[in-house]
Amino acid sequence: MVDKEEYRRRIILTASRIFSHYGFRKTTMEEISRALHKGKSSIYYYFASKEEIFEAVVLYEANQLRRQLTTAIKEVESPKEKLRNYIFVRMKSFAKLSNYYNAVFDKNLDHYEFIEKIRSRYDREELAILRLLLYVGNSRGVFEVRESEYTAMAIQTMLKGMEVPLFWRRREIDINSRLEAVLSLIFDGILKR
Amino acid sequence: MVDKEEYRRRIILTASRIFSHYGFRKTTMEEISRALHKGKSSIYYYFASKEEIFEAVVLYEANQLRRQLTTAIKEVESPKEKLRNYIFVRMKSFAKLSNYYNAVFDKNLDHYEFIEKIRSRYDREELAILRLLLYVGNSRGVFEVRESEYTAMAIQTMLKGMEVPLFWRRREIDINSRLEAVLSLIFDGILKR
DNA sequence: CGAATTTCCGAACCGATCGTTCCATGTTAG
DNA sequence: CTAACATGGAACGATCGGTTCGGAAATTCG
Repeated sequence: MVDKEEYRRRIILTASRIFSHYGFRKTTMEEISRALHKGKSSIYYYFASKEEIFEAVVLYEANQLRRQLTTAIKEVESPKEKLRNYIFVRMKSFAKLSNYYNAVFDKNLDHYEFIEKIRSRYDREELAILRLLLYVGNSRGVFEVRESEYTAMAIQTMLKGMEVPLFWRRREIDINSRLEAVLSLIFDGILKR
Repeated sequence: MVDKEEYRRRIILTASRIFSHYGFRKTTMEEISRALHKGKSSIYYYFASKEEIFEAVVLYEANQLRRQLTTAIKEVESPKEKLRNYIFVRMKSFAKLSNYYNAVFDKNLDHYEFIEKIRSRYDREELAILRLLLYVGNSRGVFEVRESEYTAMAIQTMLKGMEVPLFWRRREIDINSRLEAVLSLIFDGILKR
C-alpha cells in the first residue's frame, strides 16, 4: 500500500458500518478484518487496538454529523426552517448513532471518559449554532427571544432530554411525532405572535 | 404464571426481535432474559436450550411469513398483481430474515439440517401457491402458460437465485430495482401479447 | 540483483464471555 | 402446611476474541 493513511481510512469506513450495526462489544476484530479481506492481526499494523479504531470511527462520525448539520441549515432560508432542519437532522443522526452509545452504556467502561470529551466539545459547538440561529431569527423579526444564550441552552436541554429514551426504548416509531411535538412547543413559545 | 405456554410465546416474541437484529451467535441468553426482566437461568424452565428457542422462533417466523403472503395475495384482484405482491412480500421478508440465515452460515453447523427441513416443506408450499397463481391467471386469459407446474418451478428457481446475494452483499439498495427487473422479465415472458 | 523496509498473517496466549447446570429460595394452589 | 411451580445467584467448562510475537511475502530502494 502506497499510502498508510488511505488504508486507515478504509478501515474506519468498514468498521463504522459494522459498529453501527452491532455496537462496539458485539463487533469483533475477526469481522472487521474479514470484511477487509485481511488477516486479523494485520489490522494491528494500522491501529493499536480495537478501542483506537472505535475512537477513530466516532471522530469520523462526529465530523460527518457536523457537515450534515451545516448543509441542513444552509439549504433553507427562513430562520424557522433552519432551526427545524437543524433539530430534525440532529435527532435523526443521533438515532443512527445510538448504537455507539449503546455500546458505551453496555457495561464497564472507560470509553465513557473519551465519549464525554467528544461530547462536551460538541455541546459547545451546538450551543453556538443554536445561539446564532436564534440571533438571526431575532434580528429578522421572526423570533422574539430576550436572552438567546439561555434560550439556546434551554433548547439544547430539551434535545438532550429527547436523547435519553432513544437509548432505552425498543421502537423508534413515535420519534417523529415526539419531534413534531417538541418543535411545535419550541416554536409556539418562540414565534412572534 | 398461570399459563406456561403464554410465557413461552412471550419469550419467542422477545427472542425473535433480538435474533433478527443480531443473529443467532451474537444474541446471548443474558440479553434475552434481561429483556424479559428475568434471571438468565429462569429461561431454562421454559426452553431446554438456546437452540430450542431459536427453532421456535424460526417456526414462528415461518408461520408469520405464510400469513403475510396469503393476505398479500388476497388484497389485490388481478392475477398479475397477485403474483407481483407475492414475490415482493416474499423477497422483502427474506431480506428481513437474512439475519437468521447469516447466523446459520456463520460457522459450524447443525442448524443447517433443521433449516433445511423447514425449508423443503416451505418450498413445496411455495410451489403450490405459484402454480395456483399461474393457473388462475391462465384461466382468466391474463397469462399464457403451458405447463404451470414447470413454470412455477422456474419462477421459484429465479426467486431462490435472488436470495443468494441477499446473504452476501453489503447494501440492499438495489434489491428493489433487481426485483423490478426480475418481475418485468417474468411478466414479459408470461403476459399474453 | 540483493538488502532494507513495509505489509501481512498464522499461531498461540489468556482473560472474558456464554450456555448450561445446580441448588436454594420465594410463590402459589389446594 | 405441603407440594408443585417458578425464579435467580453462583459456579463450571468450553469457546471466543483481543492482542502479541515471529517470521513470511511483498514492495521499495540502492
